[in-house]
Amino acid sequence: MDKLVLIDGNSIAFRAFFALPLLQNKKGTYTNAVYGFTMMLMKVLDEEKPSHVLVAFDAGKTTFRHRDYKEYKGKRDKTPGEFSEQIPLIKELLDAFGIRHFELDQYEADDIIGTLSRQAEEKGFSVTIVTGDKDLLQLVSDNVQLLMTKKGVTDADRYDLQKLKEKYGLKPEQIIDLKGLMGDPSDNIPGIPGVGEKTALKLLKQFETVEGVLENTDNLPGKKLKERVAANRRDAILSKELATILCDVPLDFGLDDLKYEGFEAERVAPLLKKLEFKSLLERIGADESPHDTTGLEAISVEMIGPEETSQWEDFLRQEALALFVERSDENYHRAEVLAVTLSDGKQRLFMDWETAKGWKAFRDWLQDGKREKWCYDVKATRVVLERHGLESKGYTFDVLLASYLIHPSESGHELSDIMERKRGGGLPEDDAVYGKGAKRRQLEGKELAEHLARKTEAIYQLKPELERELEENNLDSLFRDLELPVAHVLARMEMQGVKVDRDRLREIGEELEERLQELTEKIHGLAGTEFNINSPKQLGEILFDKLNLPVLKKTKTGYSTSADVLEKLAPQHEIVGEILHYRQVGKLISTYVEGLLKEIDDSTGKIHTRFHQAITATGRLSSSDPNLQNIPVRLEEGRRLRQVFIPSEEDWLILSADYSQIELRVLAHLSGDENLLEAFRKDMDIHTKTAMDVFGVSEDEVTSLMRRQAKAVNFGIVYGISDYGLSQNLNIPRKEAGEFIRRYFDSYPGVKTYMDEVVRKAKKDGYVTTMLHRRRYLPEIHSRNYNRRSFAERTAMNTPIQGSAADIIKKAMVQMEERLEREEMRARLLLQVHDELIFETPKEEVELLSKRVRQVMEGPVELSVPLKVDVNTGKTWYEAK
DNA sequence: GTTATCACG
DNA sequence: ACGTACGTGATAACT
Repeated sequence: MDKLVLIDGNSIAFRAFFALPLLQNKKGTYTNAVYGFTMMLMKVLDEEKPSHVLVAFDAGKTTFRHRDYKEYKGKRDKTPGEFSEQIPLIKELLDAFGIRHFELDQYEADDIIGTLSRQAEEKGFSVTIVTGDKDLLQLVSDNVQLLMTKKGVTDADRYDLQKLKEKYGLKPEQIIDLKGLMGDPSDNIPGIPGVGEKTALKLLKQFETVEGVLENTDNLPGKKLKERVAANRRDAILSKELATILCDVPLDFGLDDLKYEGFEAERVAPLLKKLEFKSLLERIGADESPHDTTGLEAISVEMIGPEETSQWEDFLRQEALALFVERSDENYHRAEVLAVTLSDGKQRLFMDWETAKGWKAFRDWLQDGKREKWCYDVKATRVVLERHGLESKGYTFDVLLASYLIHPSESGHELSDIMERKRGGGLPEDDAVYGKGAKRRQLEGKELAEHLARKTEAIYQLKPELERELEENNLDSLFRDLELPVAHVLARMEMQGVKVDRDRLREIGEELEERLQELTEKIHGLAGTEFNINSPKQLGEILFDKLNLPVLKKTKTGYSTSADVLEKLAPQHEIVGEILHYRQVGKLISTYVEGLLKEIDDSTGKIHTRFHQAITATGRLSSSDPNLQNIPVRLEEGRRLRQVFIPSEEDWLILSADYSQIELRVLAHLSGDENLLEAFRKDMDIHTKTAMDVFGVSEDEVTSLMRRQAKAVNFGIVYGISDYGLSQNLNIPRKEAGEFIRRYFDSYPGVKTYMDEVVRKAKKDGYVTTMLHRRRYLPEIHSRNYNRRSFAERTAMNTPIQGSAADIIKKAMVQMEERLEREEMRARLLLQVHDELIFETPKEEVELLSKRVRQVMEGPVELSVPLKVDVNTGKTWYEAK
């Protein structure tokens, strides 16, 4: 017979939370509720042997019961954060167990359980409900039993019709009447004052129902009781209604969806390991991690040379292979290829580079788009192969990108990190194998082959697991249709590189050196002594000890000499302004002149940055070696550095296309705020418009100060506003900043509603999402620490905005490359700087390119406001402004 | 290796 | 009362 187990998730978790001491794992995550819940879950699975299982959770704050009775659950203490933050973990664990969990807006877990237990009964199931809540006893019947937790966590009483009769002398439906009479202080349900369990049971024995009691008010024993019942008739009825569990909730799934066929230890184990539940790991027979290292530790690998390749051509005819290309340098633009390894999950093939490159069948395989390649870091793999003469395509999976989408906030996405997370280990870190720093050595022969075989095997084994997680988290389209294509676009951009005018760069460097020299002398003169201006410590001593300037801010280690402090001190002493200027010039020389010169490729005169696609928590790219996303622009002195970025061919131009206010437009779309929508539909100057609204003036009354302040408010909104942050930015009192914010939200009420909603959803789900489903988890949204919690709340507000903008420009990049190719244009995409794309193009194509870029960038998603793109061209990046 | 500072969106 | 604006990377100084 089919057996359905329905678990009251919140109730069991809550019971566990209070029954167990507040456990924490090494990372500081609270785990006691998860632990207790899992114990209970495993016991129930073990003993009930269900064919179907569902865990129901309470949804958000309000339910339909609040409509009828505002005070419902009104007197409850706030749920402790230590508890709430464990709920997402429990859900994650249920996913690993392959058990469905569900919650429904406006309803409680009870109602979901009630509905399903009735449905199951009709279909001839036997049903067991697991809860700590007496209310659910009303659902007991011939085929429905209830396990009610007792003192401990896993201790439970089993209630069937007979037990209910024995214990209370009641029929199930009378549980509702019981509560109608006695009420429930924990839910703030009134009942009849002075009537407790004893009296209520006595009355029900005699009169059956609340209605029965009310009809017979005159016959009740005791004068006090009569009076009380008479005075609280309405409360009794209301209380009964509130206690009634709904059994006809609309559900968009059926019993068939709740099938449970047992769990797989290897899916559950990594999570238990992360939670540090050693006894539970043992219990599922996986205390030695599951697929575990044994598969990778004692690995076999075929090392082949040019003579053996012919025997392995069949190996290459398989549908999919894991491919790993080891290189000599993290920076693949200047790395040599050391070796290539392949795996089909059964055998590993190792070749040195000469063998791989000389093997025709392998080269054909690389170029065959129909032969699937699973890899780690498709961009690095493709670029390093291509730089050494081998084209490759057919990459259908990238373990790095998948891991990033699933865990966007994790800092480590090395293969060993991913194995650690997914399998609890199994692959040693590169640093441990090769050594690091001075100790680094190159492995050879079998040692190298086995290490690379392990990596390749790890890719092969991780692929299906990560693929499943992508699907489960609704990330598969983002992965396949966006991130994977973006990786190829970036590969081409990086290989193309940007031409640099080395002479002009040196020239600018010399000018700056001269200026720095003058500034140094002037500062030393004003200080009356020579010192290292670059040392915050020495500088602090001069400013605050010698010159006795006031100390406005301190760092952990001493005086703060940051720019915002110095700006405030500038009026007090001539030296301060000079120091600020010195810092500026010094930065330009060391980071930009010297830094960029070091990165120019000697033979081509180009710079090949690397774009990182798996770093930021929001979905943006980052750039390094060198970072070309932070070339100076705000101050003219630095901006001139953009003169050194030039087209790589004679008579070509640089074209820059940037989104106008993309983040605020995204906000307008996401929030649906009428005022903001209208502003963009009319294409108004958004900061002026904000100034008009916040300061209550007409357009021609907006002063430049007002516009500047309004601009800061807009930034603040995007970042997740706080009065403190805005006050720092504008250098005004916090109260004043708070007043700006209040007036902003008065003018844009839709934005306020949206921000509140995002934070509420983040608290409920544990994560926020962008327009293309990118996720970011925010565990600290439940922190009791004000700072951590506030940070998480601001992040919840900022990430959908910043992240959706990142989604949009990535989509535009992919479409733009397709367009350039399809129309056989010669123009090339070179750089992306978050809201701007930079191309080089033949002069003759400028008109066409401008048109296409606009078309494509304005079109990747349909927003409720237009996307606007500004295009500029020039002989250098500087001129394309 | 960490801290302070500052360049960008 | 609390006390940070969101997201990055590079450099120099110092531990």
